This record gives sequence, C-alpha cells and structure tokens, in this order.
Amino acid sequence: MNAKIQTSVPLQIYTRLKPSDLPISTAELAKALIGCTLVRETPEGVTAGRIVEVEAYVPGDPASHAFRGKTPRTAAMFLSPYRAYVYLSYGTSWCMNVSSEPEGHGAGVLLRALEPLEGIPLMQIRRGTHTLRDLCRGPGRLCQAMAIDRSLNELDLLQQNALYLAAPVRKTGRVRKSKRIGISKAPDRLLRFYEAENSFVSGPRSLSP
DNA sequence: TAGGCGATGCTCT
DNA sequence: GAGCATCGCCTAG
Repeated sequence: MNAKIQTSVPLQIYTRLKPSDLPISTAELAKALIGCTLVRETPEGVTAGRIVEVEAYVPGDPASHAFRGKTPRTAAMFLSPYRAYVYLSYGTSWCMNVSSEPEGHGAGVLLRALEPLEGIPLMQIRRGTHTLRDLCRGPGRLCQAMAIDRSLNELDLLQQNALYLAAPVRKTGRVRKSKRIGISKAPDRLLRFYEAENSFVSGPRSLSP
C-alpha cells in the first residue's frame, strides 16, 4: 500500500461557512448542508468530506432526542444554531447533529453520510477498512472516520478549527427527500435529504417516496 | 447489492 | 429494566 503522508493542515483551502450562509430552520438547514464540506483537523492529519445525506429533527418532532425536553445528553440541541451535538448510539457508535434553531428550541440535523474528499488513508486506518464506499456511509461510520466523539460536543461548527463546516467544493447534484431511517416515531415524515445518484448515501434507496 | 439478524452498552423512565 | 437516530456479518439473488 502506498499511503500518502498525512499533514496537519488541509491540502485544499476550504472556505468556512458564515452564519449568513445558512438558514435558521431545521428542514431548510438540512437541505442547505447537502454538498457542503465537513472538515476535521487533528494532530494525525486533516480529513474532509462532502455531506451527501442528512436527516432533520425539527422542534416538536417525537422522533427527536429533544422531544422530551432538555437533558444533560441533549443540551447541545438547545444551544444556538450550528453547534455539534454528539451522542453515543446503541452504546457502540457516535453520531453527530448540527443544532438548527434559535437557542432554547431543541432541534438538529443528523449527518448520515459523507463522500470522502481528503485524508482518505487516515480514514481507512480509523475505520479498519479500505473500502472507500464504507468509510463514511452511515452516521456511526462517519464519526469513526472523522474521529468525532463526545469531546467535540457543543463545539461551534463555524468558529473552531478542530471541526468546521465549509462551502461546497463542487456543484451539488439534485437533492431528494425521503422517510427517515431506523426510527419508530413519526416514521412517515419526509425529513431525510440526500444527493441523488451519489453512491456514498447510506440506507435503502427504496425509501424514496 | 440488498435484506435479515444479533451484539452492543448508554440513556432515560 | 426497556428502548434504541447502528454496525458488521452472513446469505440469497
């Protein structure tokens, strides 16, 4: 294997998103995030990927962790917009949301899949696989590949260097919506958004309405 | 490639 | 103690 040398600075210049680039509305933010770049900088190197699949968990949504009110775990969902909400799912996998409503409202956008852009050898080491398609396909895999864990909970995704959102690196394809994956409450709401015909999208494609 | 299934351990009631 | 916004492995087509 001819692994590339990792650097601690991005190989590509990413244009950070500003608050004025993004809507403050959960479903609108979910759509807007498709095609944007998520960048992670660690001492081991930089990893980055295009966001290709998300799910919106809107205020008053029974499927949302915030539905029952603020708890120590879900506090990040109640912060100002564009903060990271990182939680452990099924005791095995970290999952990451972006807070999406004004402070105190409790909502978020779950990142479900990325298309790897940079730091692929590092992602392969973290994931223990060389299969490109499986590096960031699924919310738990995405967090493992990007080294996202609870230490990044409540991080401001527009202000910090460790993890931040950046502008798309290329034109975003058609965005489609469908039912959300793996939930038992409000399963019929069309709040999953993904880039059509992108092979890095997770879940069954038959969920499309 | 798609679908089924069991392991997993944290969170909340 | 029950539920769960998942994953990896296995099998079938």
